[in-house]
Amino acid sequence: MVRMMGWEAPKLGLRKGPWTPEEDKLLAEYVSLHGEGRWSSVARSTGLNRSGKSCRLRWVNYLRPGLKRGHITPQEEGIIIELHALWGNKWSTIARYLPGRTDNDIKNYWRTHFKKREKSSLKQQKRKAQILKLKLQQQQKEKPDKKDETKTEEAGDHGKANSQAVEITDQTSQEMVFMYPTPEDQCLSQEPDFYAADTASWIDQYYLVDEGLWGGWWSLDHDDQPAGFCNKFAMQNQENTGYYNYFGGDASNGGYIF
DNA sequence: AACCACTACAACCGCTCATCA
DNA sequence: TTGATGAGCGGTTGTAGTGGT
Repeated sequence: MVRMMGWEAPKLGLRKGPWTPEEDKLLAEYVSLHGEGRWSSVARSTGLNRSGKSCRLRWVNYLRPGLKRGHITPQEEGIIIELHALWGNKWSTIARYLPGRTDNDIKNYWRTHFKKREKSSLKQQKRKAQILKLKLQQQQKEKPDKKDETKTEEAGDHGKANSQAVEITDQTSQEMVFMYPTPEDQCLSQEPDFYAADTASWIDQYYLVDEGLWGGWWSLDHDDQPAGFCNKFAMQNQENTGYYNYFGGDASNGGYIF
């Protein structure tokens, strides 16, 4: 006997809640005979006491042949991250590039894995900003001898740059909300560069480069990255993918690279 | 062993869009 | 042109399973 798991009472006699193996069998038989579509007639034809909507969902998310079960692989995760950056919550669009995965799978995965990071990364950004601010202050203190030499300069560009750096850092710490680990995080933590290495293979595999994939990558709120970081990252990808030329340019612009 | 927090997954709901009479 | 209907999509909710304390 199947528990009803707290689903609300069925309206108009239609069954709700978990599907039984018998129902699955009826639905699968119907689809094999008539093909996908005309979901509203499934109930009439098969005697299933389910709405057409429910039948479609069950087929698409569970019964359809070729569906993958089990955990999302790191490669698939890379695709999800990149495509979400491009298209946002267009789960069905993203799912088209992940054979065997449904929009529901991806939606669930994103929700459980990245929504929580959104919260924690905000804290992380504030912490980083704090550290950077302290470092800058320390650097300023450690240059008292140069202070006299550059007194006039300090009033000019250099001094401005330093104070601006602190100011921008404060601002971005409050405004930036990353939904997943940024490439900057990867660089700072010295962890293996998953993004640079793994994404290369799946780009080749799915031929998405022409869709501006790397443009999407660089549009991930990274326009505040230091030029050095961008160069490093672009060069890594040149080695791994050979697509450096595709970026078409100067990584030192600190942001969008097309 | 019991409790709690978290993740994975299944399924529903409301809304929008496309099609057709 | 418009209204009805079906299909699809994104958001949300609820339960089972699992691991940590």
